[in-house]
Amino acid sequence: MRLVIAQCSVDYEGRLRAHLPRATRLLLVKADGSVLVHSDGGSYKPLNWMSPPAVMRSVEPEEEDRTVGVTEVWQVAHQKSDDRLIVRIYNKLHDSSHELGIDPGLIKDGVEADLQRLLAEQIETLGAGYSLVRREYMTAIGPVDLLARDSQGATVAIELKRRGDIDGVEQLTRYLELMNRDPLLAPVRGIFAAQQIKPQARTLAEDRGIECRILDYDAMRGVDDSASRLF
Amino acid sequence: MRLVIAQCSVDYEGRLRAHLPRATRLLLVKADGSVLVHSDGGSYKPLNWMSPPAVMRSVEPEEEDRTVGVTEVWQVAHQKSDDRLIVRIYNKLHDSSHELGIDPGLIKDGVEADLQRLLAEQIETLGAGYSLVRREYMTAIGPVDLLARDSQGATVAIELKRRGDIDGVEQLTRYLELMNRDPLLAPVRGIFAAQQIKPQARTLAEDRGIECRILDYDAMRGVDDSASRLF
DNA sequence: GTTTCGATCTCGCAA
DNA sequence: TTGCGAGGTCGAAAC
Repeated sequence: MRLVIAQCSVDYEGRLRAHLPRATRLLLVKADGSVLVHSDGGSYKPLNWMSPPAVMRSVEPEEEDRTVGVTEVWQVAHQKSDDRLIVRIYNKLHDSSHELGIDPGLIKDGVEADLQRLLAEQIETLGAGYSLVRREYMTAIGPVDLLARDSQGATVAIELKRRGDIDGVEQLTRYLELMNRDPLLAPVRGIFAAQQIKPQARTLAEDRGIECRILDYDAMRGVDDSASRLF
Repeated sequence: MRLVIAQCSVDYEGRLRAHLPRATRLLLVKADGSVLVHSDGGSYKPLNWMSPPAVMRSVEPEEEDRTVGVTEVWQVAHQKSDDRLIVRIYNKLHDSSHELGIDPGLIKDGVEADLQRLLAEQIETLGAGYSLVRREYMTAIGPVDLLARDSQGATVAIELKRRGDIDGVEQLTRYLELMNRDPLLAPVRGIFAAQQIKPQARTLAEDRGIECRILDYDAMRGVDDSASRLF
């Protein structure tokens, strides 16, 4: 990994075109040839970048650039597409290289899969007498997150999201349409369950007779005793 | 901006929990208190991070950590939520700080908004006699990108994407369904226009009687004389 | 402020 | 390889 702090201007041409005027920034060159251009603010997204795999060539500036103070030009090219990034360097304030080795990677907890596991174990949160049929119930067009029966024995398809928006309602609608054609399952009701549901999604869901439910992940995790065993 | 290369382990707790085992990484601390943890590969997304605004405190390791070689602990806390990031540092290979100043920011060209503006100005690309009714035509479920009339005076709803996939077709279908219930507009045809259309999206669109059109952004930009004024 | 939607999205998984 | 869905999405524009 190479770290350079320098005054530079940057141009990207590929899926779009983008330009960064001259300013002091961090240039980060990774072992796979990818390049990140960071300013001293904003979030984790660089101002400009080149994805791996890429190759970086440092070349002499052309006459026109040299006369305005450019000392070095980086031509960064993507290996598979014709995306390219041109970095014009005026003056370098820092330049160092470091050996890092490969990374063991990140371990996560609390994503949709965890919500699904918890709700499957605590299916009665949806209503007294509910029982789980199975998780990831397979249909011709994809898996329904949870399939359950209510206290009357009627089939209920549950679509789970961390954040419920209109796409999730469409997805559940397709499943319900398909499942209601199956005489062994019909009639099937739908429940759209999420930690948060957007107003437009709620409107669309309720217009289609789909029940909306807000889930409290912390409360559900509190009930689950395996949470304390994670780390 | 502070750059540290160090052996470290990292724990995040907030909207989820995540853990990084001990390894050598780049730790980047920005002026706004945000912290990025990068390995020497992958794309621009850090392995772990804290978004601004945040505050970073360096503290002495506790007894338990010190005995396993931890020399320093960074406690990074978000200012508005209770997200926190704990970095345990074993040994530092590099540590430097740099003044960067504020960044003038990125100038972009070629995103969906540009496509929309160009197609609105060149609506006859879609067919002789087409005229624009308006951009961002509002409906109860959201705005239609472009509303036009064809040479016969019939209403045409246009959905614009840079890359056309199945979601865009679903979106246009919803608009068409709604607009065709409005006697002042009906009948409304649909056009799905994009720089690139995925085969599955094309099949679905044509199955629903929606016309597919590939847009040549470079050609459209060539017609537009404002393109030369961008940089 | 909040909400909505595009993104050079990135990332992971499964068919 | 490609497609699909999630994301600690990020970011900007509209309301």
